[in-house]
Amino acid sequence: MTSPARRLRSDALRNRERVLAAAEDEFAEQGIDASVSDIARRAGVAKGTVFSHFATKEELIVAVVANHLAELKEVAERLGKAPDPGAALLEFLTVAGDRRRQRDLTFLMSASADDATVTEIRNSLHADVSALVDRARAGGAIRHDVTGTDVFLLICAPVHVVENLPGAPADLWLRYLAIIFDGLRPAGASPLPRPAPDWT
Amino acid sequence: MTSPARRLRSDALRNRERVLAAAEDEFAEQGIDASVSDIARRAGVAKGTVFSHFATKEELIVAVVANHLAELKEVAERLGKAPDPGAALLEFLTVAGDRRRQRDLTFLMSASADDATVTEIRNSLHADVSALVDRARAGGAIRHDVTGTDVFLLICAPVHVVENLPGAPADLWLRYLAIIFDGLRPAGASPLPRPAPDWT
DNA sequence: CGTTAAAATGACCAGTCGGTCAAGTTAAGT
DNA sequence: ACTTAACTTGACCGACTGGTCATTTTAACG
Repeated sequence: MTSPARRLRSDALRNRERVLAAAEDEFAEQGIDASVSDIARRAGVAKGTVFSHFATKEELIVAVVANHLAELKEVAERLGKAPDPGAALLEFLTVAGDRRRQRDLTFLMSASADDATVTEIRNSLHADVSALVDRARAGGAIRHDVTGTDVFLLICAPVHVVENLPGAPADLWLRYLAIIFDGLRPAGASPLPRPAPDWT
Repeated sequence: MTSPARRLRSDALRNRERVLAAAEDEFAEQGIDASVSDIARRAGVAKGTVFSHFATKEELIVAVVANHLAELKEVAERLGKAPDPGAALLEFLTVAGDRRRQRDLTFLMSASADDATVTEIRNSLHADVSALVDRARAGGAIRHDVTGTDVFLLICAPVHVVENLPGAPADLWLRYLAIIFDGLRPAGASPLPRPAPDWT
């Protein structure tokens, strides 16, 4: 959870976390247009309380996104020490995809893309993912012309593919992760038509 | 363009098409929350005129989406007669991706997913894509365990991947189309963990 | 021309939004 | 128990939304 900047009174701290949790749920269900009033009701507080913790809706979004990215970063760090680098990368993509499936917050990410806090955590996660990719490449698990940035960009793709197919089983996205991961493997790789993008 | 239901007066027909074009641009730029007032201003008409052609905003969205899908269907039909089936499938994905890159209307698709007109055109496009995929599979260009529905779902993935990377060159998405298409090829294919979804 | 039905207009409506703030409530230190 | 600063509350504000409709404009036809 994001750290409250100063020492908070006990009720304030409790409400702050309730609001954050409610916001995460509400944004995931209603999209970026979820209203602050609804978030407040869900958290069991008045609207004014929400604005006393987060000055603007934008600030609330930033806090939710920062939480989300920080959780992913923990996973990436843990897997950086796993024995099989290829399996570690695939597991990271599996965990990240599953989080994304449970709560789609990508629209929040683009909404808060310019925020300094979010940028910092995102860069840090990017570095961890790049480390996973470098190890996997060195281990021969993925093709040599694929970079950490490539994989970072591809994280959400498998879930996105399945997002607008209402009747689908919850884990159908694993099928598309497998297809895309096959595209990352060395076997049968064809030359890529464009160079990998730099990060920042 | 979508056909006007009855015979329209000349100014009405002209304004109808202006509104449709303005709506497509405005939605692509502002997202689904683009206001009808803005669309009207962009089309050079009053707000009431928009609502005289499309009773609700929803109806306007449906018309834009239907246009978009119909254009894609023309491309798929044309490529159904191309000599090299593997190249034809790749070209369809290239054209579809490029359209998607120019105007992102996917959020409109999900907004109008339940509409009968949209459903009909979408099913029809799905059939054409499936035909392309079947020919490509028969020609050995793609793996045997990938279906038309798989490819239909994957259409927007390459562009989506790149969407939140602001500084990127416009055609970077071709890199991810190549990676994903490599995942569709027979060489180095690993077994897929989930069965392909049916298309209701 | 003149006539008329079709179409365009924009002020207007009710509802919702993000955000404010004076007044009331409460946790914490003594 | 008393005090006080921290915190919560919800009525309120201006801006904006999708949608309506009485009025005015205009294309089409004789």
